Amino acid sequence: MAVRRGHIRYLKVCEVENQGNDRDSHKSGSSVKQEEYDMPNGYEDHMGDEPSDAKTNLIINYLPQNMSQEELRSLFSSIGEVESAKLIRDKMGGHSLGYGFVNYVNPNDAERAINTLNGLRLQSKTIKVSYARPSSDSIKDANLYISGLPKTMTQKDVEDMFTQYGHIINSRILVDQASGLSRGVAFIRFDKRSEAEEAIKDLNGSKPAGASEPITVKFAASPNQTKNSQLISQLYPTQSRRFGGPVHHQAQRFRFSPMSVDHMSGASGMNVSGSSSSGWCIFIYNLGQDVDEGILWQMFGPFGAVTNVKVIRDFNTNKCKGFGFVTMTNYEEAAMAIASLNGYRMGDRVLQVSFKTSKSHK
DNA sequence: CGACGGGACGC
DNA sequence: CGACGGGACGC
Repeated sequence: MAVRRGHIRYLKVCEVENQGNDRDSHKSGSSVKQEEYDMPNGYEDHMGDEPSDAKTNLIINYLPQNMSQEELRSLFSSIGEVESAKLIRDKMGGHSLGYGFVNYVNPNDAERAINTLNGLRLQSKTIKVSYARPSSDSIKDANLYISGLPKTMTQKDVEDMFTQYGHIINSRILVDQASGLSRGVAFIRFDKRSEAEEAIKDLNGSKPAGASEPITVKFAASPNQTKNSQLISQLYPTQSRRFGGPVHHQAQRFRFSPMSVDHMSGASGMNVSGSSSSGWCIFIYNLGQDVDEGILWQMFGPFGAVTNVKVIRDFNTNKCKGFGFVTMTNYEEAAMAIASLNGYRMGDRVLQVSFKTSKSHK
């Protein structure tokens, strides 16, 4: 068992200082430190109808990647009897998402677990232990992505801007790795999706005090459609071959396309079409609203070097608008992908795949 | 630095 | 029928 009882000795040793300011500390959700352990919003008020686990169920964040559910249970069992322990894993790959739930039998043990295990260092991580909010659809998809922020704005500045719209669970400002300076991008997770929606309505396109450019406020992409997990899905392909590979005989699926094959193998006459210095851009049309980048990787990866994929999404819903782009390095491979995938049936849709045209004009 | 929402009580 | 993006999505 990788998690030893001895870890408990580290309790509270590593409480994290939150960027040097302690004022209003209960609102700074991003750091691991959590100084108030009262119940989540609204709980105190109607103890009669809350779920029975309101005072026993904990959410544990920032768990080490390799920690198993059994280790999670074991660690928290050192406090008291655990009714259940659940490590949340990726749906497809099954790897840990770095958080989980521990439900105690006894509320006193849950409170003690927060007091003693929150801030515990495990390997390179500092775990966060807090009461789990009651499970509900209304708390899902409440994470916002904010860009265009003045680089001078601190985490607290950003929280101050958003706090009037609801209860902020967590926030973060992205910083440049080298310089440590803000990239002008932040995430804010609200308690309720409706709160996030209000913030979008009010703040998207607005200018922070003293700023010259408006900010963008939108729902954050779900983690499985981020660049990072795209790479992971490339490294650990889950269900590729769904689309067949670059087999040699695929005439049966070939559709004639005015821009495919032959006579234009060099990039010479192709300035206006899909070519660019970085490869060949392919336009895919008639995608379903739930497709994500991973699907495009799976579709085009078998045909050769893919350097970029992009699903175009609606600003508000984050649903695919029906089309996307894929950039491939080599013309021959791109042409083969187009020849093979144009007319491909995906569910009840027939995809149209071609080199990207130039800007205007259909 | 570090992915905050599973699963199931169903009918 | 529809139809060609575009800072930055986690230091």
